[in-house]
Amino acid sequence: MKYSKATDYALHTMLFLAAATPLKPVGVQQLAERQNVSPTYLSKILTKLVKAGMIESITGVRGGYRLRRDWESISFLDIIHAIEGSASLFDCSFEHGPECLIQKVVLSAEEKMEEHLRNQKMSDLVRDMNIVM
Amino acid sequence: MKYSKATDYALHTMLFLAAATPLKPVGVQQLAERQNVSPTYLSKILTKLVKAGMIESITGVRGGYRLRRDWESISFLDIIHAIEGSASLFDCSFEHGPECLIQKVVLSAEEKMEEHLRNQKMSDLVRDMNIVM
DNA sequence: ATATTATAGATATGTGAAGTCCTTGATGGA
DNA sequence: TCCATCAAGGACTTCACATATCTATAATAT
Repeated sequence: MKYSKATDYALHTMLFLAAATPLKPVGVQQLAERQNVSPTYLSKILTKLVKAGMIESITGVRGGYRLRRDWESISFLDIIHAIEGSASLFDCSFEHGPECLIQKVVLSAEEKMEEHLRNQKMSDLVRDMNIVM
Repeated sequence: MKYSKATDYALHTMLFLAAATPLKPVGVQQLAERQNVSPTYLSKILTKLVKAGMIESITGVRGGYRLRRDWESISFLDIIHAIEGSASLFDCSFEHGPECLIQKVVLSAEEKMEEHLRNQKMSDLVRDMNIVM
């Protein structure tokens, strides 16, 4: 079980945008070079963040991606859910009574993880940052 | 990101063995039928639990699988690690300084989840159980 | 107008999960 | 001693999904 590379790219891009440029849009070309990934692919990933309302895209010359005004409240969990989806990480496939004890345990463990990811905002990280990305 | 079905099968099998039969070995045929999975496939999964030292297998007539003596200390995390491996669920693929802040956040979130899974023993569940598996 | 830039559809390619089949080897009972 | 029963394990198939790439389209600043 692993988080996808797409999530990795999304998190790093968000952190870069937050740290470097709250103002001007940054082209996908530049973002992709930094992370050694193809621009087209990164673009598909960032489009998900656009649709989730975290960043906005500006088409045309001098365009690119930019954080939205309310970016300071964006958490790790928000970004991860935008890329990976929000399905829980365990589904009991066995048919027994109304509830599965195993499922309950695993889901409550997952909730602990999500709580931590929900409390960590991108903006917290920018504050501590000396090494960029 | 999801836990595999194999993990689901392993957890349910362990719970069943713990609840039903601390004594006599149970054949994979019977275990597989309960979970609606092929015996050969389940066998491969259970072999991992054998190698991890959680259960033992008895070959030959009247054989099967049985919990080991110290089964009461086995946690959810033990079982999950035996099946999924122990690799962390996030690897930063970007080359920057000595440590990645994003990685640190995700790994500490993972640690919260693992802590919960480590504290939950199979034997705790058996105690609360009225619906079997 | 033109160069630049994001969006989106179609299309590989690779990897791992999930499952099957068959052979080997161990063991209790007749 | 032989046989029926059982787990172990290697080889293989199938399928879904992640990870891309390529191309066409649409928007926009200069």
